[in-house]
Amino acid sequence: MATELQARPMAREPLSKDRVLRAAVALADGGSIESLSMRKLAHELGVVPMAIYKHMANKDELLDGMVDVVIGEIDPPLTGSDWKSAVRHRILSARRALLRHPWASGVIESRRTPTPVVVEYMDSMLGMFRSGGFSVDLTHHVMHTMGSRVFGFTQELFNDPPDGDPKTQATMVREMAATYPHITELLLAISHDRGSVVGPGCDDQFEFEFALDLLLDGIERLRQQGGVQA
Amino acid sequence: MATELQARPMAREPLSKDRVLRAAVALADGGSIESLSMRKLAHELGVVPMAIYKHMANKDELLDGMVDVVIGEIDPPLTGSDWKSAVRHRILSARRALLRHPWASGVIESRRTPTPVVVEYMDSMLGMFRSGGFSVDLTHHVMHTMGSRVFGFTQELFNDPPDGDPKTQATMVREMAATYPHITELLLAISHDRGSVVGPGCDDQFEFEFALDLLLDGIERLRQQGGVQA
DNA sequence: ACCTGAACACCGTTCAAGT
DNA sequence: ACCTGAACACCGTTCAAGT
Repeated sequence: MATELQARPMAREPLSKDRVLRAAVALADGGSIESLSMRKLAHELGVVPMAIYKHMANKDELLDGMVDVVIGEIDPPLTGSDWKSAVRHRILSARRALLRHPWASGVIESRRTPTPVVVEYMDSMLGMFRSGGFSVDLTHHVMHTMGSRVFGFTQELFNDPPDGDPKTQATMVREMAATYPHITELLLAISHDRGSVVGPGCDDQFEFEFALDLLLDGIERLRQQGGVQA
Repeated sequence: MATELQARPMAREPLSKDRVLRAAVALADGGSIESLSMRKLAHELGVVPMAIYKHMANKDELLDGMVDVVIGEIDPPLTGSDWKSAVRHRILSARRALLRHPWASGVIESRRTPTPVVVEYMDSMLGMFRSGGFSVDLTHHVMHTMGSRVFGFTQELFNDPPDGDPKTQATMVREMAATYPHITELLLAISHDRGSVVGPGCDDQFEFEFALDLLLDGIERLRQQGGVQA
């Protein structure tokens, strides 16, 4: 009987780097990044914490691998179109990947040195500008200007979920108007567009594309002028 | 004797919210944000960890307070100048504050709901656009476009400190050129400007202002056109 | 040789016991 | 009533003991 019970180690698929990564991504997708600990991940995989360290040197390597998974979901560059729409499509594809994995932007930010996968992504992004006729110098500045947008995100400074019933919200608005007149004015304008007292916040996709296009237009103008100094 | 020893509680200045905050900022300035723990902070102040909780509800409140200290160091808005230079000066002042406290950008990012001090800062920034002739709508989009730049920082995606002697660097460059042609090209161009094989990285201040001015120019253009739809 | 439980050195925070 | 040491519920990771 004891033999019977122990004779089924086939039941648990052997651990592998890939299986660890998939479980980690799923765990982070399901909760937040704070819910991802080596111990919980091990538990999820049905192994002892130390078993993970057979496939990952440490937690940093795990996080790097998770970033690589997300970067791997970004569409390859379009070919046969102008630089602007090619870059635009790629960045919006990156954004879709990031939205599927809300924890990813924070983890990307936190990495100190990029993985080869990330470096490859940036190299190909640089290549899109270069083959669009940008000088090396301008390409450099332009990448700095895009910042984290090349990965499909910008620092959303504060995501305040407004709650409470309409009545208390109305008095809150009145109080706020005295202290923060411009913010109140803006909040009311947004809400009016949506027909609610205090709306569900901004249309992030619209704002992302608004800023992206403003940048792309400005960048195209620089390209036509032939560089920075003009 | 024992009375003597215990009779000098005056020696240690009584704890206060302000003193806790100053110690926390100093501790974070000295090391990294990771070196800031409630326990270490208590040790630094010469008190038992729990003593801090008399003045701070928890660590989040501590971090909020630290952000407020940094925001408090930003110059008030210029008066009597056009919107563009007023905004530009304010943002560059914010940047100087952030550079004095390298941990601050990360902490600002991590906050879920802004403190009154932060909201006040954003309100006054909105006010600068409004009195510059921007519509409420355009002000809204423009703030999204600026993103974390209104606080004087952008996500520096990777700060790679290149090290090693020139010889190994030279072979590294050769290997890299095969895999990452565009990055290598760019690195060499930067290094050439500085007269080193692999330079000490980018001129962050230049890049920040380059992007800032590109944005401000694009934004001014929108303002002249009278809004988004034009 | 391999695997893993216990241990180490930390966290933020609660809570009850002592003064 | 006030203060605080011990304890709780976690971490990531090391290490030695057991098979």
